[in-house]
Amino acid sequence: MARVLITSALPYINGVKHLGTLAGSMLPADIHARFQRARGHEVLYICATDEHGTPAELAAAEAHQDVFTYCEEQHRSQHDIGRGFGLSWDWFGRSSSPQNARLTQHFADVLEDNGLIEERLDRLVYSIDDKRFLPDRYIEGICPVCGYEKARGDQCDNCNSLLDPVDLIDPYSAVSGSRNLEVRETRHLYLLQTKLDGRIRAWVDGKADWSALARSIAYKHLDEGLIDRGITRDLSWGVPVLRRGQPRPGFETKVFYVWFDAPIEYIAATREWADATGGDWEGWWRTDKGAGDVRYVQFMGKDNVAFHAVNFPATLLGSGEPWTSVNILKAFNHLNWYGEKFSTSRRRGVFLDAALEILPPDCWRWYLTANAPEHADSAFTWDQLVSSVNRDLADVLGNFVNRVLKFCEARFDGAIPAGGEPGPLEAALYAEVSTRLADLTAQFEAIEVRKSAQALRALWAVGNEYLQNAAPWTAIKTDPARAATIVRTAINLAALYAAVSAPIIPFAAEKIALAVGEAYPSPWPSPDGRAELTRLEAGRGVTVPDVLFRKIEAADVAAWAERFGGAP
RNA sequence: CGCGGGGUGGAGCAGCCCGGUAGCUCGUCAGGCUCAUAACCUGAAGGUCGCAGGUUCAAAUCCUGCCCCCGCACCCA
Repeated sequence: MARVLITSALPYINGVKHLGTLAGSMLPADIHARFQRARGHEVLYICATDEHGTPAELAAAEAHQDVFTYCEEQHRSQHDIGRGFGLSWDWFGRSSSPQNARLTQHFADVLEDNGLIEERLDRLVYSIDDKRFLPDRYIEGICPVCGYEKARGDQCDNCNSLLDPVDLIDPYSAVSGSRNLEVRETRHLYLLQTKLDGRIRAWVDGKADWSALARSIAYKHLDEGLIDRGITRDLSWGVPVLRRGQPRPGFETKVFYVWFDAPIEYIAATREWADATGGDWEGWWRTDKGAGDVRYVQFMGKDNVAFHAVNFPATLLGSGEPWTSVNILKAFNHLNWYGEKFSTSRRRGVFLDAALEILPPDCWRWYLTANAPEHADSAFTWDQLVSSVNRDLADVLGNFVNRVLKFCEARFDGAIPAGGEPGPLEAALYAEVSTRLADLTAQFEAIEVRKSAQALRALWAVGNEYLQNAAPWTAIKTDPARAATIVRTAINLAALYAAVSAPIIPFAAEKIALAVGEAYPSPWPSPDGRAELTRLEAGRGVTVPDVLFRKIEAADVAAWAERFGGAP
């Protein structure tokens, strides 16, 4: 038994996430966790909300809440939605936890002890009316290059020039519109990543099994040269800046910047889990305390790769302490909405709360797995969703289970029939299932998301082919023993489907398992098709579950396209 | 010449690293079956693999140049 630590990128606290967040990190992480558990491995699957930073403060203000209450409510909401999709986190933590504050302060301390942190003087824009320093993107004004009127302090959306906020003409606060701005001097801590360049590169060199996407993004940043980064901000909402447990002079009104504390929350969330359950967090994270055999897999969108491949490793390596670092970094491309980006502000696309309102979670899980934005950006379309649900789930899998169990109920009183001996058709089926099972297992093992779905579907199709060739409805009239063999075999197949489908469509898998009297979650099947298809004892009662997957109808799509946009 | 990803039958993808009859799902057409959620099974049509050169007995696959689409560029998370 191996030990597998799994994390998926932390969703920001600011509002309900869209399908892309699920498709590109949370769902594949959950599928991998479920698969590895079924394989009998010890799995710890961790996620959390990323709660600090200016956007959280502003969103709270907009909601007329204090930021603490706002985050608490949003965290609860994201937790419930995640559970609604069946995400099987062992812990869903919060980056605002005391555990994270402690660890973040610890890392800052040891990094400074190692000569990797220094104070520098910055000149930043302060909004007198907003009573806050403004991040570059919250300052707008006329672009000094092209004259565009709504250029942001970091970049002009019109001419794409990279800007410095102090160069904007007639700048104003994007928060309040106030033009009452001034440049103030303020001290901040910088993490000297330039000193860690060689160590990080050597570390990335050792990650030959990362995806091309992840490696190329990591090397891009290394090749361009790392820069020292500010790790503190003039905000109140965040981890207080301490030095050896005491307030740091001059930093009483500052906090650590979110990009510094957010990845540390992976560790801190494990500690939250340990504090709540009595688990051993160091056994997962400290190689000197039992974590030497842990295989750590991270899931994220491509926009997050730099932080996981370069910045977070800089924190861990720079500490000089024996922390677990990532073994497999699985990065995803973006899921678009009919070729455009999902947009929270424009409400373009389906968001996760609404998704659960209109379709069961398994339908989304299957669609997003079969069409995962794995090796390229991919676009959501209603068409593909309908095809995935109606053809794959309803017609191929759902209908197979239904026709087998109904036949058993009608002809064999709902009990797995005894009698008959397997013949050539069964022998061929055993071989076919063995092959397909080996392929499926390999794809799951390799975290090939689309190919896992493809292999699973191929295994489902085998059931219908077998039934068509074996034709129990004919055999029942002339040779009941033969019909008994076929039905027995087919029910074994259904049980097998419950086991192998569970990582992707856990809710349906549970219904199937229950219907054929199997435990759920079932252990992953052996590679031996014959053994797997002769496993269930005759006489066991089976039931016919309700329709596993209701089909999506044209009227549904029309209504959804009306509500969410996109071509029906 | 910023970096990266992609361009394969009507749609979505695999194959490319390790050259050798172009594969899968959907859609279309024809046939079969009738146990089942008008589901299932079988077969067929449909592609000069973005463009132009090159290497080779042989290129979707290797090399060179060009065109098009999409992300990212330390802002935000």
